[in-house]
Amino acid sequence: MKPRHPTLTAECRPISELLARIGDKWSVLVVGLLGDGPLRFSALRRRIDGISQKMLTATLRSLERDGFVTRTVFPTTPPQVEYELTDLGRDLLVPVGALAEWARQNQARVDDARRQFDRQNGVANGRAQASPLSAP
Amino acid sequence: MKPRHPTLTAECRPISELLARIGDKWSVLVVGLLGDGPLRFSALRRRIDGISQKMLTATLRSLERDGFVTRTVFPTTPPQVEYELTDLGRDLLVPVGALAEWARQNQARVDDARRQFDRQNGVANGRAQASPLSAP
DNA sequence: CGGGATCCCGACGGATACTG
DNA sequence: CAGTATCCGTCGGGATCCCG
Repeated sequence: MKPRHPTLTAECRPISELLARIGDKWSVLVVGLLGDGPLRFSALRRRIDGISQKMLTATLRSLERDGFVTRTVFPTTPPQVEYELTDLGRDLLVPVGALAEWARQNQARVDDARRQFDRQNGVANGRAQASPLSAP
Repeated sequence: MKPRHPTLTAECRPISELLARIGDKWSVLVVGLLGDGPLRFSALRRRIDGISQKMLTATLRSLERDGFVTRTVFPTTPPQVEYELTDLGRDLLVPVGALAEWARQNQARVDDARRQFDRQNGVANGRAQASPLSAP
């Protein structure tokens, strides 16, 4: 079994690191929203239903740290803070958008496979029994 | 359960669900390795440095459940189990490969941005201070 | 050899409450 | 408005033992 693509393992480490950065619960959502243009903190908060202000802050800090987002403070009263994608962030949006498109077009296939798997094994819930993986 | 509102989610929810499935620590690595051809359990274990047998099992179960991987048992002694990508899995490899390629070409830009951010703020570690996000 | 069962810990992430 | 600080539950995931 010789790898026909010798660079595959070399390709997988960067992707793992990238997933460690933006593979969390909210980063991609935020980047996707900012893809339409700059938004203020509350605007993001309102658009992302279910996110806590703590996680939104942390997510934005992380994205800013990795150079995907800029943070601009307007010293008005009350203060305004605007977040905007950098060039790097907009670049990232391309492959992420492709993945999103794939997900949109193939989610039915994945769901079908999952239902079939769950039917063949006696699973009460929608979750693999002895598996700590996968999300609801 | 989390009540999702249809605000933004039309475009971004599929990608979030996909990330919830393959965005974990090992799934993409396994899929990437299987892209070269079927592999046995121990072969995967040996190739993925640092993975525990529990997580490899769980990852493979999850991938099998979602229809990305097939599991074939050969009733030999000792038993052999081979894992192979399905058509869906190979399809997934395309956008994931694109993302991996992006990560490979842009990791320097991300690292530079991160170092600059950490220098501007007084950060002792390589980690954002008040942020629970980002990886070691 | 492949993988199930358990124990355990630290990180992720939600819910307030407080500040400038 | 835009955070920061604190408490706390959940769960990903590593280590270990055991079984067909």
